Amino acid sequence: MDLQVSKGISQTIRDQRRDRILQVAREVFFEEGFSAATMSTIAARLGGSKATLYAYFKNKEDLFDAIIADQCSVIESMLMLEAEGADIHATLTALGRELVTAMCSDQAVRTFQLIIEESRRNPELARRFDQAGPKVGSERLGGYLATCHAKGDICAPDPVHAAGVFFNLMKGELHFRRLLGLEPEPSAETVEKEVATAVATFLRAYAPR
Amino acid sequence: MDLQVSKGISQTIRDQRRDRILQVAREVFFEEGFSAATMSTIAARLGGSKATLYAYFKNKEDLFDAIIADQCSVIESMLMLEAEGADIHATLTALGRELVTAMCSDQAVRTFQLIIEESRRNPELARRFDQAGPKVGSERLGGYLATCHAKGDICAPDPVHAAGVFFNLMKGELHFRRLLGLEPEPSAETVEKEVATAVATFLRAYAPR
Amino acid sequence: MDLQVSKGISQTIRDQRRDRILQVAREVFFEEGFSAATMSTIAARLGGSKATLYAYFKNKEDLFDAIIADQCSVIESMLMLEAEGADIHATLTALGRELVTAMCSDQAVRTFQLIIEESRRNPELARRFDQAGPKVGSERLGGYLATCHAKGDICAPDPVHAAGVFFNLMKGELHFRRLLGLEPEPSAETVEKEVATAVATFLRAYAPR
Amino acid sequence: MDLQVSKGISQTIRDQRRDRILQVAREVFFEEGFSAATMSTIAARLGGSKATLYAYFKNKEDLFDAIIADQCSVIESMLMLEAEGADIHATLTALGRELVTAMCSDQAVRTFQLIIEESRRNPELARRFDQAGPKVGSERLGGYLATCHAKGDICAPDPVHAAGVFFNLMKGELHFRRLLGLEPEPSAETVEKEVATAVATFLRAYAPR
DNA sequence: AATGAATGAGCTTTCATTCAT
DNA sequence: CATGAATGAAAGCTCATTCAT
Repeated sequence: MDLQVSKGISQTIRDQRRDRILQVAREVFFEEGFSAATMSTIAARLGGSKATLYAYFKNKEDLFDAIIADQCSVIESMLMLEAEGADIHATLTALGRELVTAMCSDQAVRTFQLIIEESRRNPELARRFDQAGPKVGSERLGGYLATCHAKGDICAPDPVHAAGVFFNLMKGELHFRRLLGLEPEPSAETVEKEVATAVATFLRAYAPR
Repeated sequence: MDLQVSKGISQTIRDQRRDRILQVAREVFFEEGFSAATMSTIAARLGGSKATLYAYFKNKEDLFDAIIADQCSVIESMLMLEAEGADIHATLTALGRELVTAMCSDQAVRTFQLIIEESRRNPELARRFDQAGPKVGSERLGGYLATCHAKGDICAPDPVHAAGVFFNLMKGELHFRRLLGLEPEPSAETVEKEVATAVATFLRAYAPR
Repeated sequence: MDLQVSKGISQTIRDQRRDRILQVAREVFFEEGFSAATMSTIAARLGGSKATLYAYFKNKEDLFDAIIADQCSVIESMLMLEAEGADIHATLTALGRELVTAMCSDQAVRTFQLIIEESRRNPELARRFDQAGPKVGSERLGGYLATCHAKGDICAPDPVHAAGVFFNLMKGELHFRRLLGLEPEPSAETVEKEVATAVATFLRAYAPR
Repeated sequence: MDLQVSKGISQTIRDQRRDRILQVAREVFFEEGFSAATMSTIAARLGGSKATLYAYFKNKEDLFDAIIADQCSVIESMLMLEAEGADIHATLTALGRELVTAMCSDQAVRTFQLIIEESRRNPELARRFDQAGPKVGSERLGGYLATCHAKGDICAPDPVHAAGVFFNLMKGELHFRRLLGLEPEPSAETVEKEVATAVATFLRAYAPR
């Protein structure tokens, strides 16, 4: 137990160095994409030598994978929303706001783009992201929608599916356009407006009969 | 008149060769992505020399752009749907079917992926696609929804926005998952089911009050 | 005789074309240098095809050689000066003016530069130029200086050598600097000044004792 | 102090390698000229890989420039002549001998040829050489000639100009012919003869009146 | 453990040159 | 004859990766 604690808090020097590599490499991969990024660039930015990189990661692919895994956790944590409050409209709006902000953030969008770029070479990447992010999110929101359904606030006999629709409505075309690089990171106001319309649409679609 | 037709049909040798290059290059780019694909591979698959490639396209980037431009036309033509029929439900279902089939086809999905991979280096690609495809589609569908609104079949005071929501509902999470490489091309039945649910949701959301 | 005249005046179509090639190729070689110039550039500027070039000249080297041979004739004709007039000072000044103007002209300098660039690969080029230009010039001027020596205007027991010194004094450092690309084509005034000093120096060096 | 010396003498491995590259590259450039020389040839002759070359020099141009800069220093040091001795005739003869030997050496001539070949693409090369070599030489000799003028040994009111004439007389046509590749490196006797005549001519031209 | 140095393989691009028409 | 098309060969340059220290 002692060991576990010290392991969790203080890192070995090796771990610290590894983290620093991941951090710098993420910057470079985000800026340049997988193919265009080079190990030289990363090493240079790190102030170390390429050989050191290879002491921590078997090859470029592995380094990239580790970064994407990291990013998946980050995005996952962004989506760890608690559905609270008595008012369903307010609750869904709050959720939607978080969701859109997270999914359309530069960080998340860039991660998706990189996964897409590499999905051919390594389909595992996307699968890992899927397991961590959307699936959990859908189930969690599904739970909330189930209680709403039970209370009669909405009519959603298949609450998990409804959760999927909610996600999709929130993202709207904006998310796709973000992926294509057609839009900049949306402002808070833009998010608010999009979410408002999307929540309204959702509630009309799942209004109790 | 005969001449015009024959001009349209029979091409000069140069045009034939150019088309063959585009075809082969598209295959290679689709298989490997822009960065990983090499001019050597394309030339080898073509049975010609690299120098010939460069006689037809200034450089790799240009060749790629030409292919994407081509693909945009193809996708655009897929979306050239005529909204017909008296029954709004049937019409929207037909439209949705075409839409989902087109957007989730391997061809379209791979094109999106490639645009996304290259969007950093060449934002023009995505912009061109946007102008050609979604914009036209939204406006066209918007027109149809406007008449439905006028007839009182639905309540959509902003029909173009409603068209965007329709597009989005049809694509659903499936399209995103396709982009990530998480799903294979959907079967006709899958499409049918997705569309049915989505149309139902849409009509509920935009039901006349 | 008739034949010679018609040969001199009207050329066969082939000869005309050949001349046009030489002319265009000279421009390109002058602008780019031998290595950097390409047969494509020449063909394009000519408005013809590369294959045509090869119908007239066996290869790039041959084409280049033909041009240099041409240029040697041009420079040679520039140096075909007649030494006339009673006053040795005026005569030498006139000769010097012509000489400097010719040798420092862009055309001549560029020719020298090209010969120098190619002298390794083809020492014949320089030899041909030497035979045609300087040798003849020196001998001719030597003749004039011999008469001056005989008249007692100067003391030059070896008039051909004195002619070499004259040439050299005229060119001065300017010519070398021109070859290195350090100076632009000299203005008429600059030439005049240089020649004046050089003639004075020459006459002092070869003054009758 | 010991350390400084050893620092000056023993080089780091990197410096040694760099010097070896410069040495081999110089050979290749001297043999083939800038354009015709290839990085592959240099690497092969070095026994290393092309990538190593590029680890030391950004590109072919840079490598070439470094070599020319080196050569300029060498030539400059050849021209660092001290004008000494009471007898002007002997002093100028000694200077002339050094000057002609240096300027007509294979090394110097080849350097000039290379600078000429590249002067179009990189006029900086020639300018750098000019600053380092001739300018310094002229001023230095000019100083000596000024004292001679003061002493009445010669009449040279503009001693720097006279220095230019001296340089020019020494080089004579020989140097130009060397540049064109028409003459081999002159033997000591040839140099002696040329210098003797040139010094005589110079002293006659600048004899005190 | 960290690094400076090295490299094999391969990439994009170009060019002199040749045929079939 | 003139040309459009094609190409083998090679050039400059880069990169992921490894090793000796």
